Amino acid sequence: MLDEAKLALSCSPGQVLFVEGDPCRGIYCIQSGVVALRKAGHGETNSVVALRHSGDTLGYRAFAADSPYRNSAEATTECQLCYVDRSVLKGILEANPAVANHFLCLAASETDQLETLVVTCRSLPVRARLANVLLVLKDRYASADEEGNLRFELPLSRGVLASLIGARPESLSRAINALGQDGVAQFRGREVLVSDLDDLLDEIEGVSPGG
Amino acid sequence: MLDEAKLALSCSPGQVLFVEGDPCRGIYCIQSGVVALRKAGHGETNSVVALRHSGDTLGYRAFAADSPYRNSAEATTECQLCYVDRSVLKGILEANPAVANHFLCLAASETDQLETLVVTCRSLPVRARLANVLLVLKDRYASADEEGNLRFELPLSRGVLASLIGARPESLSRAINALGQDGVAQFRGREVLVSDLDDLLDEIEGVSPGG
DNA sequence: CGCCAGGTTGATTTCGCTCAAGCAATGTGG
DNA sequence: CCACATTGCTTGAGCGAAATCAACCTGGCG
Repeated sequence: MLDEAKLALSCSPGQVLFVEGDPCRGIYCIQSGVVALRKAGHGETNSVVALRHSGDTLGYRAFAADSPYRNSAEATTECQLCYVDRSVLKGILEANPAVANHFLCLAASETDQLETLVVTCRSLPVRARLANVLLVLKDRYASADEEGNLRFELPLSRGVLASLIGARPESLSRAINALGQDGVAQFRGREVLVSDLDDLLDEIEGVSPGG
Repeated sequence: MLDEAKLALSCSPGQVLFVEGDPCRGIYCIQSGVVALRKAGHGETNSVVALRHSGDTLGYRAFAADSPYRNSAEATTECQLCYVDRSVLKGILEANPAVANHFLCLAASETDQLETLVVTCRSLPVRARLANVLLVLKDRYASADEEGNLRFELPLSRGVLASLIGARPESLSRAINALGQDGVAQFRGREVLVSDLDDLLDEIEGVSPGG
């Protein structure tokens, strides 16, 4: 049923899947690539509130609440997606209540991520937030090279990364320098080299109030 | 069924209902009073990430995901609650799938609130965040007095309020002074007087980048 | 009466933002 | 194929909002 209904589509970096406030036409599943979820702040501000990766589902929240999209989705890399229309999904849900439960679990973990985002944003300086995001992205986008270093291939532009950690691009740039100078992480373009994972952890734990 | 299973309980300000990391024994519904949800940051840090009010349900997220509580719940006022045990709730959910859907909607709106929190925290200064929280609390905790002023009775201590808007108590105190001096809002203890609602809106819209 | 927690005030510091310029990579038109 | 514009990123200087540190006030309570 799902196989018949789904619609494959691909999009390129920068492309916008849907915009905050749009009526929810359906949901998207990411086959490959990365999507940034943005939300408008006051005025012109527009902030990345989360990343979605291969295997994730987009827009189910708006679908479930029968509301417009609550944030905008923008591909940060080449993406392969599949789209399931609202009407089709409704049928699927009725036929299979377990899916609703799955959505509930997704929502729970999403909420969790956001709470964590709030708390890290409040309790850590930019530099430590940068270290933190590396730790978060480690499992998906880093692997050990020949010399045992951790080698990242970040699926993000500087601008998106900055917004994700809640900083200006300039501040991010300086934080990158700082981590580089202290030998914690070497950035070159979207590549990052970390020789000791513990250094990243120390960045986070070693902040003034206790540890 | 629910009526038989639920367990009434009351608690006083400062009392902790459950702690982050505790296994989820059941869920709580707030009959009256206010509960602050806290989450640990790095080190000693402990930040309020949301308020829950009369009518809200606590802990359903941990229940649904079958995980430990993801944040701590602390009463900020006298509270009347009712408690539904995990095992009982399971039965209720099986008998009544619509409840799961209700939970899903709750989770969706909770996520929404958190995204908003992130974005306001990033795009507004303390003073504007304070104005903003008043707007949010307006419907529940303010009413018009004889002279047409908006009169708040905040259900929060200064400390909790500060943490909620992501600021130190000292900074909150100064922001309160500032709003008072500019005639936007008069704070006296937990009472707040706002003569013109638009002034609060201006605090938020009137921030530098455009508006 | 002294103690203590919560709140306010003041002085100082600092982190990150703003503004502005420079630079490298990419793309476009002549 | 090269001058030029454009875009994304980095660097520097200066500023400002909020954190920190520390003292002090106030009200509640033993």
